[in-house]
Amino acid sequence: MTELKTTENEIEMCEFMHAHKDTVRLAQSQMPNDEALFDLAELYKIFGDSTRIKILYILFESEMCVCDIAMLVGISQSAISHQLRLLKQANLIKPRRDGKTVFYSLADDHVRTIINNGMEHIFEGQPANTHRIEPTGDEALIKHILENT
Amino acid sequence: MTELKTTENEIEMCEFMHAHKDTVRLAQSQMPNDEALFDLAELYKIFGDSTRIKILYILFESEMCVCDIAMLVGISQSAISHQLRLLKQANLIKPRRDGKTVFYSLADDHVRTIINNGMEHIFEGQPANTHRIEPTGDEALIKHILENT
DNA sequence: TAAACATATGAACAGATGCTCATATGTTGC
DNA sequence: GCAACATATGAGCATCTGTTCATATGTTTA
Repeated sequence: MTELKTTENEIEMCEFMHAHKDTVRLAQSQMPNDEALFDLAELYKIFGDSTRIKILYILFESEMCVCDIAMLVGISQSAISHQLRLLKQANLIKPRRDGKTVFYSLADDHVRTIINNGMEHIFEGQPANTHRIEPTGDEALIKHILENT
Repeated sequence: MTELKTTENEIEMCEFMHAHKDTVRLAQSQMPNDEALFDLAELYKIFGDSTRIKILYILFESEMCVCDIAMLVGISQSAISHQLRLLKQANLIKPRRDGKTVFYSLADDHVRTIINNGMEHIFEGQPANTHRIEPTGDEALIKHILENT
């Protein structure tokens, strides 16, 4: 930061402010406090992993038990359980125990809203539903699963 | 994953499916393809850092040059520049050069929508605007900045 | 062209993250 | 109680991430 000058108050800054005073003041006044900013980042960290995104998409349709989620996502029960814990801690999903089985479901509709907004950004300008799967090798897996249920 | 049985097809699964066939089929049919899921996770990774969240909030109000953003966020010009690159690559912000200075602004309104939805989730059930800053030590910094502009 | 300023970028490093493996906890039925 | 099943959790490890530092690139003005 050698280009910035240090004042007697140890505050580094540009040679001159490029923005207008009012803009800086406005930007500051509209800025949430640090705790809110931190919490928001923590929330989005949860969405920033494709395993967790898959889990949430699975729960879009219905509640589902841990074992079935693990199978649908295609990773180990342990890994899914770790991820479910993070999702639960973030208040994105909630558990319901029925005997030995624990069913997870979405905690509220914000999850849907948040994910749908993200998809809109990604598919901006493209025709709708481009992101749905076409028949792939997975179909065979699902067929197998259903036939062995 | 010792509790799961391996079939002749090497597909591991629960002893029995807990969900109904139709539910599994529906969950699968509504699942976006892997590329879309990956891209969505990548998008949210960008929002999953408080430095980048701060940058985006600053740009909510107006375009701003790199140097001013660095000052407002309170970290080095180099760190901000690295982060701006990530935000630009994710199509969340766009640059405009004016002489030596580069001004960044939000690329589209999805950024606002996405961040606002996240905040709603965090402040769910709480009175609105709880997340705005109250007067703090930062005020002195801003005052200093404005007086030296 | 040289000097000064504004921004960008590569290397390096500490800390965070997501998986696996082993094992613990909780529940049911015998 | 005990065996079997379903889920949760702690440790360990490889990989990823965000920052700093040094330096490169781009632009303006003398």
